[in-house]
Amino acid sequence: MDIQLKRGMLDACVLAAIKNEDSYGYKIIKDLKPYVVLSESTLYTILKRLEAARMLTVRTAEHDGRLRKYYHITEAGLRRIEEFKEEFKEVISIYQFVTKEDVHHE
Amino acid sequence: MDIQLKRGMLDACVLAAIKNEDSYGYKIIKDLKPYVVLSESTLYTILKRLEAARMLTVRTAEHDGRLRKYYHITEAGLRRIEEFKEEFKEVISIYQFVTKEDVHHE
DNA sequence: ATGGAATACATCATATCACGAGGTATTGTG
DNA sequence: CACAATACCTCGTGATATGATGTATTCCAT
Repeated sequence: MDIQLKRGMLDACVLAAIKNEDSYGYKIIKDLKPYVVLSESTLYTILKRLEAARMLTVRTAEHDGRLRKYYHITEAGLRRIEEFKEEFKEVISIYQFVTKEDVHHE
Repeated sequence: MDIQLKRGMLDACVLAAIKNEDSYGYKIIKDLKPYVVLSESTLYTILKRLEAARMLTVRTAEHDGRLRKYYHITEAGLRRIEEFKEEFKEVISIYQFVTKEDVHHE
């Protein structure tokens, strides 16, 4: 998938991935894979960004002797998802413009 | 509208704007305004890019003593639009993932 | 007739961001 | 014992949308 087209959807994807249940980096990537492939470097960049924007909080926990950083969505994060849904209406309208069939002029 | 969300749609928008009829910069911006607002600097960047990718050709013509650069879509440009339509299916599937309601676990 | 809006083009510097390359460390498996 | 998988991280790069800025002409209201 075109990188540019992904942009603007990735933040919402990551937030959606932790919406129902706290999750951690490696799991988020696997959960998103069927819908959108993103590399680790991309994910960690996004997680940092979302944390800075206070759309999620982080908690470190041990699991089988390995550290995991669990991400939890905040109110702002949930609002971001709603915002995305609103904006997507515009995306649809743009799509309709692009796919609109020729009006034949004579 | 979020800048990031626009990305990846703009090229297709501009191509769609000249698909039915050759057009020029100023007119493209006005035609797209109801769907997506883009500045002149953005448009000219895109037009340059699309020209370099041979998705459109340029012809300069005089109109009321003023020069206009008319852009004409090529086969590659039309193909790009079709490609966009295909990719949009993935966009929809991502949207559905994001808006998917909670599956309540117990 | 004069000034400002509209038309029409263009360049440049900047900020955002996805990603590959590379790194560390542990656990599970053939 | 080596290699995949798990799990985290940083840095440099390239793509790109945009504001600021510039040039020049035409149209229109005062």
